[in-house]
Amino acid sequence: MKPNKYNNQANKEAVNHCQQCLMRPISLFSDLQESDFDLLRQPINIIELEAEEILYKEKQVIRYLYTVRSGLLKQVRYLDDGSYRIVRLLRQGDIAGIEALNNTFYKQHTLVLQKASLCQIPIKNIKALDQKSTCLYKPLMARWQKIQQDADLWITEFSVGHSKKRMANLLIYLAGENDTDFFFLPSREDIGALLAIRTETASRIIAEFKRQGCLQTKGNYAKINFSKLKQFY
Amino acid sequence: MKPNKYNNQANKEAVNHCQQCLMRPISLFSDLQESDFDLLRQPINIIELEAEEILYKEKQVIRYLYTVRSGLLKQVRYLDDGSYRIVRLLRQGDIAGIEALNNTFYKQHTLVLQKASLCQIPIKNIKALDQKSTCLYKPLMARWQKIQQDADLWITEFSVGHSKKRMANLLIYLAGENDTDFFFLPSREDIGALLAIRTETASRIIAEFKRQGCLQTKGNYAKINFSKLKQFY
DNA sequence: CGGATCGTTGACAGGTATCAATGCTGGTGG
DNA sequence: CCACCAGCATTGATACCTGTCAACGATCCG
Repeated sequence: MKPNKYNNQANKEAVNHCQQCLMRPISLFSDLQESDFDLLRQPINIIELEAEEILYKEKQVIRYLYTVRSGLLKQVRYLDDGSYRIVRLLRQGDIAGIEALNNTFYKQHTLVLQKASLCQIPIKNIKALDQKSTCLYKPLMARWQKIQQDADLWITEFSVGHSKKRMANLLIYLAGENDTDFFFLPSREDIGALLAIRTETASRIIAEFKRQGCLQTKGNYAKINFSKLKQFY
Repeated sequence: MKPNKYNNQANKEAVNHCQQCLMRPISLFSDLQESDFDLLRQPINIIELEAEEILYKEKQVIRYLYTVRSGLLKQVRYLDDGSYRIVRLLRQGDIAGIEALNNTFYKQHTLVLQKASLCQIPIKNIKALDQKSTCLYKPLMARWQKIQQDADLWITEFSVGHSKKRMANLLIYLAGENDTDFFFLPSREDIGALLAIRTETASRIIAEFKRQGCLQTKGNYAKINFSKLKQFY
């Protein structure tokens, strides 16, 4: 998958920009020293992907690791019957392809849900850094742990109990900190894949939440009424 | 939680034994150099826990990290309604308390399912090693990745679809590589907590599998008939 | 021999999947 | 500009599955 089509004007300048980047505090490079930046030989591009685009596929050779600057991505696993389950969502600060350091191939399919901007970091850079410096150690460990915690959340909040409760949990998760704003609401099919329910069931619950005034939608975006949602929570 | 009651005859000798330990290739210490072993100042005990015993609780201060030598442990999260869900199983080679390097407190409750033997590694040792050497880096990264992969498995195999299919997946998982041997079969309640179903449902399915000849039980142990189980798989 | 705990089974209610039809919306091409 | 189409969302009817409540059996232990 060559990213020719993407916003590919990366250059030496782009690399240096990492030092001043607004994302840096929440990026993998938070602990880099000035000298470490010299190890970033390959250009680090910023790529923009539209909804539905594939970032990478499972078993594809790992060339890049990505930091999510904005947008929303899903990591999916396909089931025997051809359907799929979303096993993880990636948001600002999350990393796609973190398995790069241990593996040659990506472990999940990763696709864009909501128009996303990502830092595309060549795996060569990461490996060079990793061999010469310990600056990636802490940030990586923190990411891994977040992955574990998110997984626990998934298993307990999105996979157990009545589907209305799961949906309420998901909406609150999607709303994030600012639960008064509109947030991206995935398609019914994706919601089904998130919560392990059918699209029809997802649709029914969304519809009921709207009737009850817990939820307001505008295209692919939604806003929750937190206090009214509590009855299902 | 002081481990006085446990097999606590650890001593300098026990530490040195790590170098020759049969578990070492699959332990965190696989990459240690001879000199690194000098950093293991605190004694490393081997502890034996019976079923139902608590290894540690969530939010407890982290003092030790554990490598599973044998047996089976569960990591659980309690839900609002007082019930619990098992989010992870730990088997030989797995680590309990891997969050030790990033955190002061344990993140999950961890309990013994099947009588277990564990290496109890003082967190001081780990931190000393971690500061002076990079020998823990690779093994830790590999563990984290296994955790992620197991989580994906959990989400896709144990949380989606009909409960018979989930049960079949679980039995195959529990059987491990040697699917012709008897393996530990958790209580119906724990199976319920593994698969997000009620104990009664778990019981019914187990009973049906037995009637169909897919499954044979002997106390807390079971053996599967792989080919007959496939119809549900 | 109780008593406690766990597993099994039954009856029934409620929830979700399934199948099918219809509405809605955004994009395309005439 | 509008008609049409494709894809997604919604809704209904029904069957199936699982949860719930309850009773009973099995096993272990004091």
